[in-house]
Amino acid sequence: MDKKQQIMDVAIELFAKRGYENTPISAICKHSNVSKGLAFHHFENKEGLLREVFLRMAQIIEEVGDNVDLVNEELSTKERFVSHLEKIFLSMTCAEHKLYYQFDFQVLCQPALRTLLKDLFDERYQLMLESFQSILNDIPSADSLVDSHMLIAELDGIALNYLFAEDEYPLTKIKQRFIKKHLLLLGL
Amino acid sequence: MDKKQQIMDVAIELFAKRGYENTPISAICKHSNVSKGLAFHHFENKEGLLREVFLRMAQIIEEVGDNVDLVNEELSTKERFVSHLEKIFLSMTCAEHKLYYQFDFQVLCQPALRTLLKDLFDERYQLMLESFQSILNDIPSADSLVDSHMLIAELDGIALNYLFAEDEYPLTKIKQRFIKKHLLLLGL
DNA sequence: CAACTGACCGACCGGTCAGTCAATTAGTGG
DNA sequence: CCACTAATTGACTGACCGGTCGGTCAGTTG
Repeated sequence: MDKKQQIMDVAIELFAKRGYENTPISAICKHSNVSKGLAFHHFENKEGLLREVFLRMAQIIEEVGDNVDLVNEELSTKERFVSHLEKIFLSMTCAEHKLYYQFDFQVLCQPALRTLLKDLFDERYQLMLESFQSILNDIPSADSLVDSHMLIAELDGIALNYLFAEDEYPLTKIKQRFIKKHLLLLGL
Repeated sequence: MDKKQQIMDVAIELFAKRGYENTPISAICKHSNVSKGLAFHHFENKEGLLREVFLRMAQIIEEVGDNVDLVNEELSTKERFVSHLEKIFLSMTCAEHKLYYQFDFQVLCQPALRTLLKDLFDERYQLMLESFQSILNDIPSADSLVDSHMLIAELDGIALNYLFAEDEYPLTKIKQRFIKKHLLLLGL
């Protein structure tokens, strides 16, 4: 029964559901059956908890991607591109991660929090950019840098709209049109 | 010197810069040289202020669009489509509105605030959807509903990345590739 | 002028929240 | 069984914040 882990698990959930500012430490403690003193024993302060929680969350999400990456040997550029996109769409639909992504956007859009975690965001964006560029570099008709920025932004937007739509969202159909559209643009 | 207006102007700015939860009424009062009593005289409570501020903001932003709409008579479908997209990209780059858009995303991604303003968001989304559909309906190769959802989402994502990127973002280049891509998809 | 209105003020209150700390308990090696 | 450390508790503090309230005053209206 690792209390620290317990605290973080509850924190992720409550931060995502209620928002960081609206989640008092006391609520996290209550839900994880832990005293407030212990929470501050394990984490320097609320911001420290946020940082650790955010790191853990990013780590959990990335595990999905890692499993798929193994297949990506010996494929054509087109196949690699499509599989990369499919992978991203897949990770969106993973129900248990929905909360995590919602929290991610929440932090992204809140100036105070964003600043706090800027380094982590920048690092992730850079990784994302490079992974797209490494594929698009093989395609002459692509503007590898601009198109990578564009792809990231568009996928962000689709995720955002999907995640926060309470009624069902035509994600699968959008995915198909989205991929088709990009293959056309790239002349594949 | 309309104090109520003054309060709202300051509120928009501070909400956008610091976030709603991190902006005490007292700070708004200080910046607009007004007593706390007056703020609560004009607005029922903090949520009431948020709602009015949000409405006003949406109204300011929409004014940009209205000016452009007049030109849209007698154009081909393709031209109407392109001009609609150009209009949206244009409104993004309007520097004075950057704060407003940032605040918009902030509210969108914060469950508590989002719920509070859900009706306003829904209404705006519906309008956006219809305006895209009305164009795409004229294009046989389009899946007017799905493509409209997709366009909105993608534009959201581009705006999001553009607005929160502190270094300069290749928005113009993205716009060009974006439009080109969609014309290809639609066979225009 | 007297009665009335409503914008406006700022002290104040109830409550909440992050963070502290002295005290208790559990665990561990000798 | 003891001594020492790490984990854990929850009462407590002080700052802050949303919201209230009694009251002032400039400007009507009759």
